[in-house]
Amino acid sequence: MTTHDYAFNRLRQAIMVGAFRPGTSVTIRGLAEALESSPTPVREALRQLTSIGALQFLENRRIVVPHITPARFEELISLRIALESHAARRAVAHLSERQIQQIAAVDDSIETEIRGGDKVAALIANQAFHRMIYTANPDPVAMPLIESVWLQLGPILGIAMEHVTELYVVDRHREAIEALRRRDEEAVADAIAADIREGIGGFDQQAVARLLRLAA
Amino acid sequence: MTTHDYAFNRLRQAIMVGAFRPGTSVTIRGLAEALESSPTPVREALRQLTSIGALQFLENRRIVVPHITPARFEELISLRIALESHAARRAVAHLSERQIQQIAAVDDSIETEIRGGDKVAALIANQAFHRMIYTANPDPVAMPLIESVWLQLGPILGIAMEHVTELYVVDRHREAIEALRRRDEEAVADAIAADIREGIGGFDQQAVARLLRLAA
DNA sequence: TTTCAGAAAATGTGATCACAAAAAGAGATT
DNA sequence: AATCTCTTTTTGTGATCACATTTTCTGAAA
Repeated sequence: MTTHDYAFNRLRQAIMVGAFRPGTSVTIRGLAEALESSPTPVREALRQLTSIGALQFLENRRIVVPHITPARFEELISLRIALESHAARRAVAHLSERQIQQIAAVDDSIETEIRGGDKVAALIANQAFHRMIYTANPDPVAMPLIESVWLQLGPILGIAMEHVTELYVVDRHREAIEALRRRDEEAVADAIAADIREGIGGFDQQAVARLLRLAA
Repeated sequence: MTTHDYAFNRLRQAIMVGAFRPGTSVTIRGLAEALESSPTPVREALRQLTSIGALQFLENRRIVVPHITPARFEELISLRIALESHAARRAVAHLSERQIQQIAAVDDSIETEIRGGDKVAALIANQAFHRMIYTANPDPVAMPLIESVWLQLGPILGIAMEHVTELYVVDRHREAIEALRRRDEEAVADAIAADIREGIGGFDQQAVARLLRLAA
């Protein structure tokens, strides 16, 4: 693995799980030092991250984690619903019984992580649940786009996690798995849409605005 | 504008209008020479283009324009439909009468370009038509994703254009504009979906397979 | 205390170079 | 003619440096 790949994956993962707050600025040399490398591969990684909306190069050449407004948040959630219900529908026909079994196992692991109280681990497991469904499609062209949206939601997700004391399960995963077993494409799509809407999407504009104020 | 930006935009535009064929390999030094710059900014541009699916870094570190299979083509078209009908629906409420007028003007310019026989210009005008609708949304978070799909379709689009002798209009733009004027979100979404499906999406799998054979 | 000008430091940019890996070519062998 | 091996060339990678811009710091003036 190249230095560039390492830097890209490290940063990407950090942003995805909310380790950076909106508005945070990063420097090439700072990250290069932190990752014990040099500006060249780090700058490439940062440039790639801007391409997928995870970071932003401002006019004055500062590099920042994008700000999120309530309106933008709502756009991102509705985009998640459009993209992921589409990807789920497209994956149904390709899923084997064995794969559905594995997906159910990952769903169980989410509850385990929640009981363990590890928010980041629960989040990663939840993403794995969704990813396993969508990537059953042999041509998962939607997956990179979905991950781009996840990355853009990452920073506010980090803020939300800071202010959640009690973790509890609010998902439609069981419903989705049942629909997968029945090969019911519309039911799968509906379950995924509801899962997103009632999960992080369940934060209404006021709640998001409150979170963003707390972060500022 | 930085050297990197110039390289990125040049390459991006070239791929978007089908100037590169699937499987074409590019070299950093080659492009650096062609663009009269050096490897560093070119490599950054190429890395960004891989992030959005326009290029691919292979295992052996070769950089190529991705191959397209009939199945992948079909996935990309259905993704276009899902993304763009969503974006169009979300834009309707934000469009002013004046903007709709401008969109209609761009639609006229498409026909002008087609009569002039300039395929690339017609293609660019067509993209402008779609872009103007989607970016009416003040938070056009879907637009970068849509352009990513356009980029991935670019290479096969270039092949298709090589084998089209006669240009003719097959679009639902008029229908979409009328629906915009009526503020009918569903009708707009349907018109856009039909426009994509009957346009480039109208190539069936056999036609695509034929095109790809011709390109090989 | 606030404001402003100049100096110093920090930062992004891009060209260059050394290195390693991969590809291409040349020549011998079967 | 085909295959293999060794050499040469090409190519991606990453560290470094010089430069220009931006930001931050410092101190004087209002």
